Amino acid sequence: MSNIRVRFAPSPTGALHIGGARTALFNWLFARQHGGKFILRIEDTDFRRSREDSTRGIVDGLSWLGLDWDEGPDIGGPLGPYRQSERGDIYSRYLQELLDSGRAYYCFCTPEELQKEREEAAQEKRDYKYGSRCKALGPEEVKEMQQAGKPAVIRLKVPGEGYTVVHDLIRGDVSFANALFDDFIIAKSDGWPTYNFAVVVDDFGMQISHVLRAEEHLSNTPRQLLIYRALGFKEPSFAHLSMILAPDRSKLSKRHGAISVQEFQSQGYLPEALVNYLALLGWSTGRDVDIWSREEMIQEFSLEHISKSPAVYDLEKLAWMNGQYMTQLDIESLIALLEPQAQQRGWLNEENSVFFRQAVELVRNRAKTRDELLYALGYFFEEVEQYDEKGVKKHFGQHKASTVLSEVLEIVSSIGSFSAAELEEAFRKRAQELEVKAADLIHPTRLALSGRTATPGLFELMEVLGREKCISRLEKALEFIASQKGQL
RNA sequence: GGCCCCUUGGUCAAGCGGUUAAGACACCGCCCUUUCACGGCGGUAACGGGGGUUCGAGUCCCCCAGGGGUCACCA
Repeated sequence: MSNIRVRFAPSPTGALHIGGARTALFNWLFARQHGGKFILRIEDTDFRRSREDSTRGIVDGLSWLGLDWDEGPDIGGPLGPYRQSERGDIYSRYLQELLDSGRAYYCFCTPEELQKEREEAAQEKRDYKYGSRCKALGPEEVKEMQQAGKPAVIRLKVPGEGYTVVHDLIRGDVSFANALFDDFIIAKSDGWPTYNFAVVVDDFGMQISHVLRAEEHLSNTPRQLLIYRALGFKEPSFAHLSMILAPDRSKLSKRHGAISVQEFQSQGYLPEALVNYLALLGWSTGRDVDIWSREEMIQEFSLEHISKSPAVYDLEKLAWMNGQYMTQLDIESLIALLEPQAQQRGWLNEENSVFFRQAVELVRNRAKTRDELLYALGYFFEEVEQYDEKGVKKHFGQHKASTVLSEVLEIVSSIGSFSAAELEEAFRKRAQELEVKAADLIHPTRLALSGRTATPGLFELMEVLGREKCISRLEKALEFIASQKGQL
């Protein structure tokens, strides 16, 4: 295929959510695979709801995901402007053309009148269709009403019979009876076009070859096709992607928790992981692979392998995937990922970067997300304020606990080299002398040093923590046990 | 409600007339191990229902059911 041009055309009325992100991703993959252009267009003709910070959020989100565009509002391009609010003249021209050729007409019916008709129809359980009353208005009448300052919308004349069929690349031919449509509005009374009209004019004007968008637009497509034909525009190819659903199978919304790209970003997910996960939501090759590099995705992307059924997203799998990417990360990048929070918590400063790094190395492979990693790092930087409840019962509860910890304290204070290997040797030797298992020393010590029952290998942990912290924490644990006497 | 789309394990999904119906996440065992992870091995679990077509149907057709989308001077 040549001259592939695709677009992502969000309306800036909210954050970039994962459904939109996936649509953008598929468009991007398609463009990159074919050496085509990926265009960003902002559909901001709803002036009441459009917000500038939403545009910024979307742009930032796409950038963070690494989905770069070739033409767009920020970088321009040969077929701009790329913001609908700046394309008023273009729409007006085509609107006028339709009016002149008699394919569209002014309608002076008020929203209130129409609303009333709709309600009546609903009462009588009839389907409502606009009755085309204003189609019969002669030029004189139109002029009169306009001069009287009556607001008007513009409607397209829709053929009452026949079918409009959408040739969808994913779903095949989908046909709609024209009788279903009324003469729908293509320009609002403020002069701005409605979505369906603006999209057609823009997709044509920007020479879009393939419209890849969410399934919710499928039922809009025949209306758009009608506009293409009225305007004599060449039609692009269409492909409608199935929706991403929340775990309860309903449409994604805020109540489902994290659904915006920004939220994933602020929770410390890796963009590569999100992209990989999103790519596999609705697309798959027959290949038995879950981790895909961008290059591989671009290479193998194919519309034929896009699934028709909606996909329920699964945070667990995203987390797993994030873990896969986190393990692959080099230590510098990992530290960079942690840095903002770590500094904010006072865990990382100019003096302790070596210590910080050692701690990260130690815990890194037991966390799937940044937040888990932060949690795993806690006791390296914060004093132990409380001990895991179950751990206390199990390891501090036994009557030997204080004896054991005293023994450990003795080792820790007297050992020559404070290294993992030496510590382990000393522990095992002492265990043997005491005729207990090494584990009987290890578990209480772990709890004393970290407050937790799950940590990296104890001896490595001790080495990184250092003698001083080990001693003070052991002493603190001994005090704790003493204070709990009788209750344990 | 009308119209449109969809329907393989809990989730993502392979399958495109003949398979013991892949694989991944999750879950459950076992191994490794000082704990937790990682890793390794194994396991539980699916073709929505009913009719056809065919020697043979998850795969093709029809009906039903369920889910989703859409019916604005929103996009």
